[in-house]
Amino acid sequence: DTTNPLDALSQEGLPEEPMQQEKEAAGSGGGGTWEMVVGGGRKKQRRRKGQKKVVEVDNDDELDGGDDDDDDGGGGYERQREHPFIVTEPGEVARGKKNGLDYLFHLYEQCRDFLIQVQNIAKDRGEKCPTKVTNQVFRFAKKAGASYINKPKMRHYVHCYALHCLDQDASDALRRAFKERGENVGAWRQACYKPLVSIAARQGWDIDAIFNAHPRLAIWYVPTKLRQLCHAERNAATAAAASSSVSGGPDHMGF
Amino acid sequence: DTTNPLDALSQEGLPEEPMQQEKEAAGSGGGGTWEMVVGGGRKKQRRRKGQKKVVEVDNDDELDGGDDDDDDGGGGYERQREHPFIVTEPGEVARGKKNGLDYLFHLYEQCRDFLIQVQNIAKDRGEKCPTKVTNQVFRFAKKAGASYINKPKMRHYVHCYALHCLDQDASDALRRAFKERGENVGAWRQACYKPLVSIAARQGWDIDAIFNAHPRLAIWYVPTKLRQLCHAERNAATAAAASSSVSGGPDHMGF
DNA sequence: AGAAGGACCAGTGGTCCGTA
DNA sequence: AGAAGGACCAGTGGTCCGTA
Repeated sequence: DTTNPLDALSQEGLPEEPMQQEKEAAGSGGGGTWEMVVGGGRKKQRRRKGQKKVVEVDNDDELDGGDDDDDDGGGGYERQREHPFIVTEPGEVARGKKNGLDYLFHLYEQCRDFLIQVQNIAKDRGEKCPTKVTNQVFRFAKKAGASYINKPKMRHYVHCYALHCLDQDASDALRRAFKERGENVGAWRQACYKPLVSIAARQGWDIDAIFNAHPRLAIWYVPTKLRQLCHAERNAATAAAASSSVSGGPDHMGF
Repeated sequence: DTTNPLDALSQEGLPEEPMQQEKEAAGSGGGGTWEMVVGGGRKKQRRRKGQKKVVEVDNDDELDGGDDDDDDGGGGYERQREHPFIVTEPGEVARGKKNGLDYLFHLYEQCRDFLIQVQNIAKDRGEKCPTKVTNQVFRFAKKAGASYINKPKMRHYVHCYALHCLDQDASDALRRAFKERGENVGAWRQACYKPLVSIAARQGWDIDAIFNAHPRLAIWYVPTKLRQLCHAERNAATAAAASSSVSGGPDHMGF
């Protein structure tokens, strides 16, 4: 609520020291970055240095190549937020200060890797072994250097990843359509619910069973909203069937 | 810490009003009591009235038959603790102010019934559906009138129930042996660990898999101590195998 | 405005320890 | 003493809302 630039400046540059005196050893050290995966070789592990907001200058859409974006300048404080997602087609790398949807889905695969590591450690120690991506896994990921992974983000897009897993063709088509129309990520995210509900409809409405049947999806909690949508739609479908049976349908339900 | 009888008396008779303004309807209403199950027809649903501790008179081992034990006198306050367990043989009903082990195991079956009810309600509402006996299930049991079911007790004896499920013959033999020897419940409970560890040894040490493979056991969390014992014993067995392999065993492990 | 994520909160698993 | 269980506590799932 302070609007004085000097006051704003005075709040900059607080280094966010991660506590290293933790019990668990770091493990893999963060693994390959997205650029290593897709072969671009830039970006990621971002924690750009303290470009004060009051002197923010780069809002240009620099088209790759330069490293003016993510160099650390040697100081290395003031961890930056991840670039926001934009709707990209399959295979498309986001340009400018954006991340694409292949990268988003890759984060889910990374979480799976971290879960597997946590599971192996737990088995080794004879401790109880998580079957889902839990707080413990997010903590492990952070300690392993994957500071760009966090729970609210991963939970936010779980159903988008679910569609990608369960019907890649439909997921790809949706991405192309929403990119074409210039929709933002929020709109695309909302649109991912409907095809999932349709899949559930075809499989007896049991969204938990659908998640659990897919090895990469089974480790994610079913999002509350998706569960609610499936439930509401099932009730609507049941009511429709019942009312149609009153007017002579073959599937009579009692009244 | 007050030793004045009048002070003690002044703390008696506080009726423990259960909150009825809850969301969930009560359901089955507590179901058959143990006596109904075994045909005795007395006891249970105990909440004997306010026999002040300062005027406690009955420590006789009244041998059933009388109803001087559990009559309510009309007032019906001061919920009493459950009678302690004693080691009984299979089929034996405990006499006096005691409960037997068949009754103990029956409580686990009751919890399973309550879980199934909670699951059915959850499925009906499209809410997430517990696979284990959770706090929610204990709360439901209490609301359904099964006030004698509580989490610390059920967790305390889980591994005893596990042995009963996984090797009834061994469980029965252990009960007979400990009854014969006049051991108390705590000793019997401790003794239940060892045969379970042996079962785990025969099945690759995966106590979670053993629980999960048994339909009535799968709904219970593996007790921490049992998990630890299996782990320790596995390491001991592995170390023994390794050291024996040094002296020429066929199962060489590297050093 | 759209979006990322620190941080909060109600209810969990786990069991200790004051009680009888 | 042996045992039952109220009640506490650290860490969870879930997501809001102050932030950029």
